Amino acid sequence: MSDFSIGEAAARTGVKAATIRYYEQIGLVAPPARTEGKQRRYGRDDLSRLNFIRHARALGFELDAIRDLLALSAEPDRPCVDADGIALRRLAEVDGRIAQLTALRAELKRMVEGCGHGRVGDCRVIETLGAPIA
Amino acid sequence: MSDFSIGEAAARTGVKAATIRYYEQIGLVAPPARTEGKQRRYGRDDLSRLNFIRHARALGFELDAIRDLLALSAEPDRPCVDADGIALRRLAEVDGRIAQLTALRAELKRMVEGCGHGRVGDCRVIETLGAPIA
DNA sequence: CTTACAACTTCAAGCCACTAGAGGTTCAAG
DNA sequence: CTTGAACCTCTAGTGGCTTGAAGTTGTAAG
Repeated sequence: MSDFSIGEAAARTGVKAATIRYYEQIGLVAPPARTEGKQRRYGRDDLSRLNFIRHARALGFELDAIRDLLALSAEPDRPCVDADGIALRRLAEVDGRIAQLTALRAELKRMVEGCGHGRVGDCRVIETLGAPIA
Repeated sequence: MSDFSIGEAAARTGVKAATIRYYEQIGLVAPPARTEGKQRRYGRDDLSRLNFIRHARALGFELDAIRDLLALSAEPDRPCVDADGIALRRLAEVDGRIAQLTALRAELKRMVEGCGHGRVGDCRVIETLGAPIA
């Protein structure tokens, strides 16, 4: 009844085998059952958990935040303020990062467009980098 | 004539003393002159180089790219296609990252807004993360 | 049943770009 | 001359994995 090798688990969740072992090592996922020959065998619940982790990682949550989210998801009757808070903090981070990157983008664009494709001596790219930061 | 301790260099360039030592260790900046007591002393050229590095780091260039840019800036007569190329690649990276973060942001926002602030069992945040990735 | 070989196992080290800390030395002001 | 801030070197730690070595297990074909 649905037990998967680490390779199958990797294929089904998109989390690489080596990464799954790493998650086990740091205690983010529980050690799974083993065969007689000591190979790992995963069940459906393990796959769900890995899928949750992968999804959260894709959204940029740190492993510690994911640990908290997983703990919360195990207590369905608690108010979801905490989960909400974690997500809100992440949203704020993402907003900040986008703003920062947008500013960088503008400066990079100015640099690149100012480049007349001539000699390095006249290059706006090099020149801009050499200038003190505003 | 204008030689600075590592602390002064740090203050004037915005690169921390420990980071300057690290840059020296990995060969990104040359070992500076030393006092009799073996303390580092930096000249104006060293400060320029550090300033260049700091500016480039602020724009998100990797140290290897900065190494290349520094090498290019030392040859003013070469065509600046190479410098241009490095900057263009970085611009493309930034564009990609912004796009990715914008998509993440949308999903995070949907998650957070869908949260009725009730119990974890009904929480959109937890639920969304548990769902398979689209 | 044997063989081949892909997939598994553990453990250690490497990646990036720093940062922090321990324990000792030098510089500059008073 | 004394004080103490700033310097020195060296090692180890950060996050989130990835890679590699060297050995073991699982499984399908013959």
